[in-house]
Amino acid sequence: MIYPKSGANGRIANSKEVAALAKVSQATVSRVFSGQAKIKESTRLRVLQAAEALGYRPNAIARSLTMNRSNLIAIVSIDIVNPHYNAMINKVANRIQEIGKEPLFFVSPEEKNLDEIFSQVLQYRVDAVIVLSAAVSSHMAAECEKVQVPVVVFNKYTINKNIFTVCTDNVQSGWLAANYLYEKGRKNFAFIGSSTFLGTSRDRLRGYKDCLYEKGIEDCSVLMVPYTYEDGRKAMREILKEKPDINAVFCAGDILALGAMDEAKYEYGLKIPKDISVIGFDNIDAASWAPYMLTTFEQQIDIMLDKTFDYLVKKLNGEEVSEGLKLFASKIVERNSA
Amino acid sequence: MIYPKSGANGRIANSKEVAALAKVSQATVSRVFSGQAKIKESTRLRVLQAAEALGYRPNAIARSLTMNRSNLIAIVSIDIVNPHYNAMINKVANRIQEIGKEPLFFVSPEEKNLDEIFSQVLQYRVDAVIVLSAAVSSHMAAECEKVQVPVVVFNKYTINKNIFTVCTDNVQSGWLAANYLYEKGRKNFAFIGSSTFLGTSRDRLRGYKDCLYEKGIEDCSVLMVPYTYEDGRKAMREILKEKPDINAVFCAGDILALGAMDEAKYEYGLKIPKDISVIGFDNIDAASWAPYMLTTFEQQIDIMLDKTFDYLVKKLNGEEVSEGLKLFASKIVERNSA
DNA sequence: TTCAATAATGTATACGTATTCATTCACGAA
DNA sequence: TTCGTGAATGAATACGTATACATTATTGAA
Repeated sequence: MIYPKSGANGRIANSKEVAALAKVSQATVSRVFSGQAKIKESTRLRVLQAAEALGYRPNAIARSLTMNRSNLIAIVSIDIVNPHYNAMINKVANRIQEIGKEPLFFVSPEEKNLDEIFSQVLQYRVDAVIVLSAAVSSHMAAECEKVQVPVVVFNKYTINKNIFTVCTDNVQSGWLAANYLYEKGRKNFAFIGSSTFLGTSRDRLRGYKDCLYEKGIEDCSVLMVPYTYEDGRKAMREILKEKPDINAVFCAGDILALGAMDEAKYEYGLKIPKDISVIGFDNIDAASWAPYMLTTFEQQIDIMLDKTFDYLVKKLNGEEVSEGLKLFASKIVERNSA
Repeated sequence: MIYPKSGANGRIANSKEVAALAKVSQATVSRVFSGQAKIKESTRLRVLQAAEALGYRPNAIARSLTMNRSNLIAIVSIDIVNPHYNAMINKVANRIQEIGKEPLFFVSPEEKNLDEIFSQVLQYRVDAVIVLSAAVSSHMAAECEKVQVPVVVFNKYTINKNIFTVCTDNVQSGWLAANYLYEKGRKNFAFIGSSTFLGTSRDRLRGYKDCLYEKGIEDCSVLMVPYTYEDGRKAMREILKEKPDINAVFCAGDILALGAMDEAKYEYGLKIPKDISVIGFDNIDAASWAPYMLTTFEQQIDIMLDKTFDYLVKKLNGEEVSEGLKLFASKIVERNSA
């Protein structure tokens, strides 16, 4: 006898149809596929054979409904073109799969309507939410708390004590950058930040200025520009136009730093690091390319991810875990631009 | 009377609870939120108010089950660190959201076990699958066909006539690259391809060689290396070691091209484009940076995405649409490296 | 006012699975 | 043989929604 390869009219066969073919109950089919219960080997084989014949695949949606657990983890991010940032998303997605979940991706054009996005996220009854480089409103935090959905914020300070937040210590990084430049004998400082990652940039600036203040330096040119190579160049142009004697620039992102370097080199004929030092942030691939050899900071992304997923796994298992802000030091990567 | 803010023990309230509070039937609540049926304004408000009070959000999982439509679209990709590629994923995710669906992300470490991934994908009863830069086995194509899940392959030739495939015309691009270099008076050709995107590279190589053959040039150094800057450098090093008179190199990716350029400049002291021409592919941001000004090819990604989503939307609406391979010309972006 | 027609809402069921509880089966000891 | 015991399976139900169908409320025309 020939059986149809799947359920009626192009539908995927369901466990009931498999059960019928294997002459068992639907419950038995379910047990075979969830792999928990004891099943006699002979029936197990019969069921698998029937399933194979019908092209059966368990319906994850239906399973989610009964189990009250979707196995989905939301990645919420703002729409940004930034190689370093994209690489991070990829890593997070990978980790999610490694713990047996599926990443459901939510992109928000801007940080403003993150609440709207969150509302969507919660409709999918995701098991957890990972927010990248964006702030979570306290309202949403409370909402998630209420419905027991763990939230993790990655790379953005959050005031909320109840949210697990993993972040590079930006203030410290800024301090270290200034200190490094100061030790190299620089005296005339500037800072180029990114309006795209404003909060992060501000923190780095704070540390930068703190350090300069400690050294007795009050003066520091500051520019916040969109996160692009061209804007890095423009920023450097403006800085050098205003104060041609600037000889130490910390950029809150490598792309800005590379633009800044090129402007100094190609338009102002400055030698790096002889005439001017530039330090970046993120250690993107291009930072190590021959024309740049940019000294920069590297975030300990992998360690941060370890902590994040340790937390998530424990939380999802109902274990007691501590929330709050976890800061990680960044590491300077010395090359030849400073 | 004070009502609890949500369902029992941290569960999100369901439509039944909202119905009870609003003194209507569950069906009415459903109708209010699906927004299709006519509802008296006064009851609509009462329901919304009750929902608000309970923190109700429709359960997308349950809805998927009854509607037999998950509103999920799978993005299947292989795990690759490549800025151009990551940007593409982002764009695809955005488009998916724009047509009111959610991107569910599946990453495969290698192309080999794509079938396994597909099995997962189908469990989630996704409405469609978008495969990026990876081949779909004919077995899986048949499987999807059978269960009515549209599959779109992006940026990879597929033999299967029944799959909607959108791809840049790589053979033509290779031909154009060779022709461009030939017109510039170059005579000694080389090609650096990527083993990471082997199929794509091979096609570009084919067009490249076809053109050279037409010009009566038989000789062409060919190297296939992993897709990194360092490997681009190494490849150039080997090529110049073997044949120091090579003066035209087409790289099947910008990252390789930038590495190749730097090796020629910094290690061999060659002037670009005076001594040697380099052409890349993808037109990544870095191609336009001052030290490079790389002449390269740009894929018409946005147009390709337009076509892809035109197809998907129509297909999901049950309209008749033609499958098969759709080729798109790439556009040369002239700068100063050739 | 009365009836028809339509709008608004309620009732009942299906979607595909997991799971509790009940039942049957197999097998060895007495 | 009979009984007990644990293993294997079946029957029934819940999960939260959408919707076909049934019912009630409302409106307008005569």
